[in-house]
Amino acid sequence: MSKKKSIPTESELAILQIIWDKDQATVRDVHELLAQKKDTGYTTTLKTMQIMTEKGMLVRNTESRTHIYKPALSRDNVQKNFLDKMLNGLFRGSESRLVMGALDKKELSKKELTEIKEYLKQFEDKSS
Amino acid sequence: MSKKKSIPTESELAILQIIWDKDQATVRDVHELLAQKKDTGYTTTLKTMQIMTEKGMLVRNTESRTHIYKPALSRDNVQKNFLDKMLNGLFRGSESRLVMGALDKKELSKKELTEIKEYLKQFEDKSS
DNA sequence: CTTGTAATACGAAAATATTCGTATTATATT
DNA sequence: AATATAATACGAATATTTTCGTATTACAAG
Repeated sequence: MSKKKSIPTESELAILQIIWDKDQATVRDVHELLAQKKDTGYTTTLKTMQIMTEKGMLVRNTESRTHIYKPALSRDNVQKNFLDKMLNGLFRGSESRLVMGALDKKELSKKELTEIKEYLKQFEDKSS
Repeated sequence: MSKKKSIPTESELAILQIIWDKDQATVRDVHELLAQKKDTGYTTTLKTMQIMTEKGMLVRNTESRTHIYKPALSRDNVQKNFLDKMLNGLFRGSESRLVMGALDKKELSKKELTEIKEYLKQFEDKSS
């Protein structure tokens, strides 16, 4: 069993975001969206996506000339990996500290506040 | 006014952690702790700390032969920068999503649970 | 003072990530 | 069929991070 750690780099993440949003995408799809935010060349995007495929972050269908890429990792999965890294690194297993830091970032909407409180309930029984 | 973004790399972060814990440290201090977790050479640690000093992440007192390094950034500051990056990247401004992800990571102790709930109270008044 | 030890400085190699130019190929258009 | 267009493949140039060897220097012990 190989333990895939799958930690996308900065630009890999940018690409993943786009493909996650669209479910699947061609290089051109990705590039056009990417180019709106960042000045970059088409072949750069292509190459990065090829490398991501080698790394197993993306899968592609090469049947037609224009390849179609899909994510091989769920957004959820990558989010969890990042949190894991943060909690084993910067925040040293202090979930509450990270949570508080995140909450500090901006004023929460009533909706978000309610969501979080609802979510907390499920832990109340579990903790001894 | 220069906007210091201060995003430490992986190994820079490892070093910062150690110095934060000790408040200040020599290269040898850092290296000995670092070497427990990671197989690395003394001059590697030294060089990294020198670069960090150039980047303004550390400050050092060079009066005595053995230089003494201190953090130029608070742990809090760096934590906030990281959260910022995560919220503008992977989690796309969804604080609650990040919070829930963090909570999922493990079973919270009663203590942490209480801390978080206490912390949430301060937002209840604010949200309209 | 001489020698050994431990520190910093310096530079460059190695590893990784990013960018892009050029070649090749498939497809559509005329 | 010939040409233009648009896609992938490939390899190399850049940039950044990480690592470490070697030189130099300060200091302590003898």
